[in-house]
Amino acid sequence: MSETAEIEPLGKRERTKVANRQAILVAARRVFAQMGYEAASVRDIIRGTDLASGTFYNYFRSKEEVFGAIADDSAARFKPLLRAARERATSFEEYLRGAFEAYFGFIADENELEGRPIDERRPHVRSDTPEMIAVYDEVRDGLEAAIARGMAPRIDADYLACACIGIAQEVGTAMLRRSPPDIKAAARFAVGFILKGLDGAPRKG
Amino acid sequence: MSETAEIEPLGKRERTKVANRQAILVAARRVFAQMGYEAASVRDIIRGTDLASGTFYNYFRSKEEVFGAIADDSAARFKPLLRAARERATSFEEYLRGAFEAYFGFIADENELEGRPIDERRPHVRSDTPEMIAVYDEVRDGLEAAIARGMAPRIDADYLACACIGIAQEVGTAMLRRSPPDIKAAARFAVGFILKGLDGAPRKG
Amino acid sequence: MSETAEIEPLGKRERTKVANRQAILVAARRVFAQMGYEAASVRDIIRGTDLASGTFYNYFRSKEEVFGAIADDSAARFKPLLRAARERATSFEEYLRGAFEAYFGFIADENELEGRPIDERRPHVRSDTPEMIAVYDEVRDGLEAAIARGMAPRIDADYLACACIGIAQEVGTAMLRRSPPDIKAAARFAVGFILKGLDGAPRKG
Amino acid sequence: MSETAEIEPLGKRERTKVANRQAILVAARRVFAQMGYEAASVRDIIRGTDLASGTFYNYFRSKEEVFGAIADDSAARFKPLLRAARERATSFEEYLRGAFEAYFGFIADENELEGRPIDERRPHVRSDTPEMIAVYDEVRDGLEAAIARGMAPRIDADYLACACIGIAQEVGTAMLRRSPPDIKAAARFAVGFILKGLDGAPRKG
DNA sequence: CATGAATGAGCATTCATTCAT
DNA sequence: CATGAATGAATGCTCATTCAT
Repeated sequence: MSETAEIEPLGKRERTKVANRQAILVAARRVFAQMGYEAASVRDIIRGTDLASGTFYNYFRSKEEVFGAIADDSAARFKPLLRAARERATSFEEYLRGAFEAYFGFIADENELEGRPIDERRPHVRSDTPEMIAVYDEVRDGLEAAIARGMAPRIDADYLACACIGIAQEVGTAMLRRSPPDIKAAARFAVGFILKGLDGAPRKG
Repeated sequence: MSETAEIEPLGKRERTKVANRQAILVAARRVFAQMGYEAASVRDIIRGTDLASGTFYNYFRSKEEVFGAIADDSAARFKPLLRAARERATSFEEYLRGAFEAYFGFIADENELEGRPIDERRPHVRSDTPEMIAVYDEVRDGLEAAIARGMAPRIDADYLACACIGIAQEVGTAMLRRSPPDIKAAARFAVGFILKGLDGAPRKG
Repeated sequence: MSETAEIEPLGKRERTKVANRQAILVAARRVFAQMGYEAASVRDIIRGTDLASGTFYNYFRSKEEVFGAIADDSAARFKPLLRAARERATSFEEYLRGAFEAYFGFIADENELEGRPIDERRPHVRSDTPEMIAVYDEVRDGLEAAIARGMAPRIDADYLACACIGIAQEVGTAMLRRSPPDIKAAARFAVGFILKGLDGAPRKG
Repeated sequence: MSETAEIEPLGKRERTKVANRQAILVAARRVFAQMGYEAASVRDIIRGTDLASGTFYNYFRSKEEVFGAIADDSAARFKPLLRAARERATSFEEYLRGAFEAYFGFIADENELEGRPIDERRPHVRSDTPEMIAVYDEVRDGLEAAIARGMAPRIDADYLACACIGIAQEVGTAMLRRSPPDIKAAARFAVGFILKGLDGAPRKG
C-alpha cells in the first residue's frame, strides 16, 4: 500500500505496530539479561510489556525468533563501531584497543539500560550475547587479516580468537561489577595483556 | 524437550544412601551436559536413575542444589590436581602450565564420559561449569600468591584471573571441538599467550 | 492443527458483498470437508479466502452460521433435484431411485470438488452434511405423501425416513470409497434393498 | 509387585488408581456423548471428575487414548452380547433380531447413564461410537457367514453391512428420542425392513 | 526411607471476536 | 464496508513438589 516513500508519516496503526515490536524487543532484552535466555519464558517477556499474551505472536513466532531479532539489532548497531575502529586504526594495537573500547562501551550502555542485577542465586549462565555472536567473526577476520598483513604473529587464529572472546567476556563482566565501570582502563588491560601477556600488562594502580 | 532417551539406568545398586546420592549426581551431570542446566528438569535427572521421583527430594531440595553438589564434587576432585600442580611448580610458568594441563585434561575426561553432543541448534549457552567455579578462587589465590612472591608482575589480579578464566573456558571449548583434543598443545598456547601475549605465543604448526 | 495448507486463495474477485459472501461459503465448504466441522476454525476459513479476518463477521456471526448457510445453499441446490425426481416419478420405486441417484450424484460431485482425503487417522466422525439435513424433511415428506397416496405401505414414517437417511449416508460414503463411484449401481442397491429388503435386493455382480 | 494373584485385596493406592481411571472414563463417556468427540477437550473431561488437570495424564496420554479405552471397554462389554445372539439364533432372522435388540438395548442403557440431552444447537455430529465400530466387523462377518451358508442372498456384503449400520444408527437415535424407548419395536422394524424391505416391514400401530 | 500418584501452577500457542483506522 | 492488530480466554501438556502408603 504505502510502498511509495519512507518519508510520509506513519499512520497510527503503523506507529503502534513499530512501538509494540520495539516494546517486545526491549522487554526481551531486559528479561534475557536478567534471567538468562533459557530460563526466560515468552510470558516473562510479555509481562514486561503492557501487551496481551497473544499479541506477542503477532510479532514473533517464538522466543528463538526474538532472540534472533535482538541479535540482528545488536549486530546492526555494534558492527559499525567495530568497523570504524578497524578503519581508524593504524596499527594492530590501535585496532585492538578500538575494538575493546567499542565492546566494553557497548555492554556498559546496554547494562545501564537493562541493568537490574541478575538473580545471582542461580548458577551463573552466560549465553553468547547477540553482540558477542556478532563480534566473533569480526574478531577472527580482523585477527586473520592482521596476521596476513604481518601485523600480528602467525599463531593459531582460532585459539587466539577464542582467547580474545573469553577475555572480552570475562573482563567485560568484571568491569560491569565495578562502579563506575572504567571502559578505557578495562580496554587498556585487555589490550596490554593480549599484546604482551603478563609482562606487558599495565601495572596496577 | 525432555526426550533425552538413550540414558541407560544405572542398576539398582546397593541402595545405600550414599549410592543413591551418587546415582543422582552422576545422572545430573550427564543430563546437565546433554541438555544444558536450564533445559534440564528434575524429572530428566531422576529418569536417568532407577529411583522414584519423590526420592530425589530426600537428597536434594532442588535442581540448584544438585548443581551445587556437583560443583562441590568437581571441586573436590579437581582442586587436588591444581594444588599438586602448584606444589610441583618451580616457576610461575610451570605453575600456569600445570594448572592449564590439569584443567584441559579434566574437561577432556568429563567430555568423554558425558560426551554426547549437545543439541547445537539452540543459542549457545555456557554455564559456569562446576570445575570452573571451583577453579576460580584457586586461580585468584595462585595469582595473588605469585604476585605477592614477586613471581608475577603486580597487575590487577581480578581482571587477570577473569582473563585466565575466559581463556581457559573458550580455548578449552575450542580444544574439545578438535579431535583428538590435544591437551598439551592447548595448554602451551594458553600459557604462552598469558605470559607473553601475542609476541610470546608459540607459533602455529 | 490448522496447517491446512494447499488451499489456494480464491483471487480478489470483484469485492461485491455477494462475491465476498460466496468466497467465504466456498472456502468454508472446502475447509469443513477437509478438516471436519469441529476441527475447522473461522481462521481456517478466512485463510482460504483473501479476505481479512474481521470481514468474516460482516457476513456471518460464527462458524455455526456459515454451516447453516452452507446447508441452506446445498438445500437450495439439491431440493430442486429431489423435487424433479418426485415429479418425474410415476411410481414409488421410480421416486426412490430418482432421489437416491440425485443424492449420490450430488455427493459425488461435491466430493470431486472438495475432494482431498480427510485426515483419516482420527476417530471417524460424520456430521450431518448440509445436504443431508436439507434432504431429511424432503424425504419424510415424500415418504408420507407416498404413504398417504397409497404408494407405500403404512409403516412408521419416522423410522422409515431414518432408515433411508442412514442407508443413504452409509452407502453413499461406501460408494465414494470405490473408484470410480458407480452412482447408478449404488442407487440400484439402495432402492432394491429398501423396497424388498434382502430378498429383493439386486444380486451382486 | 503383587503379580501373584488377583484375589488378594488391592491396597489403597491400587484402589484409588482403579477408581480414578474409572472416573475419567465415565466422565469422558458422558462428555463425548454430550458435546461430541471433537468438541470435547481434555479439560472438559477432568472437569467432570474431581481430579486435578495433571492427573489426567497419569492415566491417558491424550483424548484419543481415552477414546480408545472407551471403545475397547464398550467393545468388551458389547461383543459378548452380539456373540450370544449369534449363538442363540437358529435362523438369519433370529440372528438379526438378536443383534439389533442387543444394540438398541445397549445404547438405551448407555443413554440412560450419560443421558443429558446433547446441546442440540450445534450441527449434529455422530462419531462412530465404540460399539458401532465393534459391531461393524461383527455384522459384516455375520452377514458374510449367512450369505456363505445360503441363509442370505448373495448380495454386495459391503453395501449391505453399511446399510445395516446406517439403519442401526439412525433408527437407534430415533428410538432414543421417544420415551420410553421401545427396544423390541425398534428391532422389529429394523429386522422386518432389512429382510423384506417396505413390503415386509411391520405395519405401524 | 522409597515410592509414585495427585496436585495445580505454569507454559507455549491458538482462537474467536472486537474495534480503531 | 474492509482491514488486521489487540485481546485474553482456553487448550494441551509439563513440571516441581508433596504426602499417603
